[in-house]
Amino acid sequence: MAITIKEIAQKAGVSRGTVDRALNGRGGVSPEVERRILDIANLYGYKPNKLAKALATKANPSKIGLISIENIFFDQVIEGVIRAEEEISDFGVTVCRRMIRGYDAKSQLEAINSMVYQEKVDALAISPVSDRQVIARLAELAAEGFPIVNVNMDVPFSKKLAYVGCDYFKSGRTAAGLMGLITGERAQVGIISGCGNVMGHTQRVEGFMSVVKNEYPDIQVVDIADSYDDEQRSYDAVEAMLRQHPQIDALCFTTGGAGGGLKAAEALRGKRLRIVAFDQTPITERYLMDGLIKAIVCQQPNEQGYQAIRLLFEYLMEGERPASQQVLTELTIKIKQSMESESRGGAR
Amino acid sequence: MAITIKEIAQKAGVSRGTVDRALNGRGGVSPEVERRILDIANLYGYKPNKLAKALATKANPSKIGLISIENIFFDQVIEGVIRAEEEISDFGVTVCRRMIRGYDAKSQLEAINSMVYQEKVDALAISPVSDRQVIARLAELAAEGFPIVNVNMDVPFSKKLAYVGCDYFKSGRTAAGLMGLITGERAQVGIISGCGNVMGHTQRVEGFMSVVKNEYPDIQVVDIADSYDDEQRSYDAVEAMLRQHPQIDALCFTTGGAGGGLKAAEALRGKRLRIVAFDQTPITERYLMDGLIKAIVCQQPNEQGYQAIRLLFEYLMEGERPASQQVLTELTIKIKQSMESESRGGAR
DNA sequence: TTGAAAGCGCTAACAC
DNA sequence: GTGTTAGCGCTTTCAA
Repeated sequence: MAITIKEIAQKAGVSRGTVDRALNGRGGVSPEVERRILDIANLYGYKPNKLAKALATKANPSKIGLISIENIFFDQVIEGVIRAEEEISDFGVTVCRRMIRGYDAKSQLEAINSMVYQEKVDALAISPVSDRQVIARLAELAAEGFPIVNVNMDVPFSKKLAYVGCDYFKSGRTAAGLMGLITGERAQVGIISGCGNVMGHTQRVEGFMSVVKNEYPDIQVVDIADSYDDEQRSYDAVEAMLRQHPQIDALCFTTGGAGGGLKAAEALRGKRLRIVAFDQTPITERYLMDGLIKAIVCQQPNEQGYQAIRLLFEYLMEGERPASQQVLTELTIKIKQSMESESRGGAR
Repeated sequence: MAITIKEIAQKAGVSRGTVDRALNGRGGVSPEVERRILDIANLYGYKPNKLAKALATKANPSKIGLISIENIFFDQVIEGVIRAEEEISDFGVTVCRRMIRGYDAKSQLEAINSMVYQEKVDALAISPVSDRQVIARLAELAAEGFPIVNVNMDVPFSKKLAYVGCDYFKSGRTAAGLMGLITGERAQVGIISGCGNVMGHTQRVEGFMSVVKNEYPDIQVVDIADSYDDEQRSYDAVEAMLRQHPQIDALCFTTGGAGGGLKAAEALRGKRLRIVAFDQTPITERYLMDGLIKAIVCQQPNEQGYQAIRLLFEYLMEGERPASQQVLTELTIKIKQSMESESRGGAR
């Protein structure tokens, strides 16, 4: 059993109230006494009891804000957030969610301010776009000590609590590795990229190229097109690419939202193309089961949402910053058979 | 805010103690008063506060027993167990762990009894071998209402709380799917199976065969050998197999512990063989990075350990049985690039 | 600057 | 049968 405030108070020869003040930096404790208390707490590895704390602070419970993007991929992030919500609701901590349509900086700025000033949240989880003003605002808040976690999308500012998401560069490398495996390391590849102002998509392409360049002399990346995460534009991009480069026999889609592009690929070439894609969405899932896509490199959006909220919760409850500012979720690869849902059952 | 015991007591004109007795069916309450209390509780939708409950019962805390196998794979299960332990320690619940060398029924029986009678645990998580006596003992305990969760390995008895582990049949199917992808659906395959009395390994082989049979007319499974999860025997098995069937150009190892077999494969044929294996262990990891193994089908041992303990914890705290008796962890595929640890970093 | 004490919601031991 | 009371570990208010 861990040491309690009461025990520390005894050992230090002071009252519980004083220990509480010292431990939580509420001020009003003489430096000398504070030192003594902190030393004892440290020595015995004091960890506050979350339960007791939650019970005691039930009067003014904490609130976490979440600002995310409105689309099928982020729905999975939200699922994880909700899972975390259920776990922490017992502690009186609530989550206020806000979904934003598209990757719009203005709306994000508005949402941030609304969260802070209207909803008066105590912490923020956000999937920020790479926008100068958004970054500046987040940096400012973080500098004031406001806890912020970036989920799934990352932007640079030093005082953030953490980034929870995947390693996009590595996911690009993984896609290239898969491409090597399924093509016998010989292919003419076309890449269909996602949205320009989403940093992750760019990094995926870079990761992909790094492997092709260094490890697969017989794989050429013939063309790279941008789909702008739009149905029609991705259809057109793929159609144009395949017409212009008839030698292309493999495709890599760096975004899970390019249903149009996949449709074009199927229409023009059918299953002769070897296709690798990213992210499990209803679209990629369908084409994987269908056999058009051979493999998908997935992040774990559900886990990301869950971890982001948990991290903020731990911070609010115990004041503990995560061990690393980069909390990377594992990459997982899916193929048809690993996606199938039916089980033959095991022991009863 | 939900209604509390105190408030119910006021409304019913009785003491908190009486309400507690009535609500928890501890007896010693007159039927008439009990009715009144229950009605009020119902009317106002009383829900007990978990935190307060846990705090109050901290005096006689619960204890969960864990019986697992002593090897590198199960170390990962233990990691997850420890993660869960940390989370539930606030609730005063502890975990008593016991690792057993090998798949020995006798030792498992002893451990079970020791846990129940000496350690007096309130619940048990176990990775049971497929042994008649072990199953009988577990079934007996479960029938008495003792909560039992099977972790990673499953055996049949009806009253278990749950099995937490992967779908072995499906993992076999996934390995076959991978084999199809990396061989262009044309190969002569040898299978090196694991331990006979581990049900999962058998199911993996069956899953593998089911895909080959139905989907890959040009893949033949030439031979199946047993490695008994032993270094030397697996070396010998592979050596014999490759000598006897020179046409074999692909291998599937259904166990992550067969380092000897992999060594033999490398010695005799080098990287010309296309190899698929199961489970991330230091051995499979090394050979994957090395290029001998092309892909690994992983379960999530860490998650399995975590979930098993969480499930028992929830049951002990709230009396809630899991929604399904089969809690299946997702399969993940690893290739060289997705295993690499270095990141090029993203936003700071 | 420090201490004392009253709760948060629940359980359990003991008294009536 | 039922009421009373003392905690569980922490926060917070009010005195000193």
